Amino acid sequence: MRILIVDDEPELVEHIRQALVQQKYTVDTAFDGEEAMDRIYVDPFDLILLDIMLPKKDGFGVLLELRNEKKSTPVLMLTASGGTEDRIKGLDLGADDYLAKPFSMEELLARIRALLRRSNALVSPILKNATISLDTASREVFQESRPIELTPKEFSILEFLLYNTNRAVSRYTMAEHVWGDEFDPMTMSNSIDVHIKNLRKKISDPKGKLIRTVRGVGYMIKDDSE
Amino acid sequence: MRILIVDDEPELVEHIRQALVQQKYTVDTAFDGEEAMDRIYVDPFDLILLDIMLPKKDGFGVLLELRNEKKSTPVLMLTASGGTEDRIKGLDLGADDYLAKPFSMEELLARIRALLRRSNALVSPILKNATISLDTASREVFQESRPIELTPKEFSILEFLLYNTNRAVSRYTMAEHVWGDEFDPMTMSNSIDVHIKNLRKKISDPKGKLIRTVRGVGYMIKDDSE
DNA sequence: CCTGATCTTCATAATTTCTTCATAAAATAT
DNA sequence: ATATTTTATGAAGAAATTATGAAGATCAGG
Repeated sequence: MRILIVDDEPELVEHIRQALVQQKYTVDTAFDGEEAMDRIYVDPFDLILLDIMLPKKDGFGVLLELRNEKKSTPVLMLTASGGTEDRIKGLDLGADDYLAKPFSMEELLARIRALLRRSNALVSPILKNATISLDTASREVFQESRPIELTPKEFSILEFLLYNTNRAVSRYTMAEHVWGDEFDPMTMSNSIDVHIKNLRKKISDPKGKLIRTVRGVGYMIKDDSE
Repeated sequence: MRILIVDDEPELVEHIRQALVQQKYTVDTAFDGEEAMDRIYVDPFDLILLDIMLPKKDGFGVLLELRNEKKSTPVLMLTASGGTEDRIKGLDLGADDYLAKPFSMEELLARIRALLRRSNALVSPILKNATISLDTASREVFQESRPIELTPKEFSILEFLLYNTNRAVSRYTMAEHVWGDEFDPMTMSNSIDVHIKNLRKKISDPKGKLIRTVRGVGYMIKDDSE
């Protein structure tokens, strides 16, 4: 799950980022409205935290442009307290929820969960396949009753593949969602392939029956394992 | 949407029933494992809420029998809190998610929505012809339900031809779309023809009835296979 | 600042796919 | 009918893609 934080207060941003990273979200940040739009055009996000008062282009402007582009990414607006008008204006422009500063991190996390749930994101923590079940909440993976120990990257990759069951997922898309920010299509060598190799080893899938190779594209997990 | 609640606590069942009915789901109930199985054999459900501890036959038993019957109805297990083992056992037996008691109705509804959404398997564009269907998401091709293994180029060519059903497609146009960048009209020899030949072989189309040759132009797939 | 775990890079192997080319077959024109 | 053009085909070498082991880099926790 990839979240974009748009706010011009570095401390707050850092604070939020830490909390989100701890929850295993992939986090990107932007300090002003223009930077935010740049980000949004380039990368796919599952949720956007948007401050109203921003340099260059304010939150309303961002929201307006976003919705004009027909992007339906859920947006949670952050604003200085008071301002009922701001709130209404934001919701009118297509924000999905509103949170007044200062807010507790717990409150923020709850809202985020709610929004992600409401959108087509994962609600239910269990992703399954014939032989594997993956609990996104506890970050546990089981294969026929045996717990499988995965590293963070391996887990995220498996999660993404399971989430996209029956769809061939390109390495590029995978990287975007798993690596987020620090993913540079040019720089990255065959790291994904190596993780896939290690995953296959851990779940004893030597011939790639579970995690299939889709030549010319990437990888895929199918509903039926054979 | 028809949901079966299997639980032996009348109050809880009633509580859930009301919430579900309010959401416009059709609800049936069963108080023990045997009654549950009777119900399942007779009627089709879209989802089953299954308590683990039940009279006569427990939730695991129901689950086991259900899956042995090859029924893939999504099952949301309800468990007494704690019990990691129960949880794992349930998931192994084919439950799709679990929820520990006590739970909030909101949480339950969210999980139900998620499971129903997931079971309705996201539809992706499928290109079809009388005998061939091509799934662009999984990049699979079937001919009368037989899977056909295609290489990337073959897949792209077939995809393009199907996409342009009833139109004759020139080799040049095909090349532009399938090869994209690295397409150089000068350099390329009869590579396309060779791929077509191989395609015809794989889909057993020796006389080019499916993939027709349009002399002087290129190739074409027609709606009707005759 | 170490230490162990994790991640990335790199070189090379294994595999699959693509293109080329020579020739045959078929369709069309003369 | 024969020549000419276009398409079909088999096979082989070239090219591209993926798999893998191991070494080095990076990160997190003590």
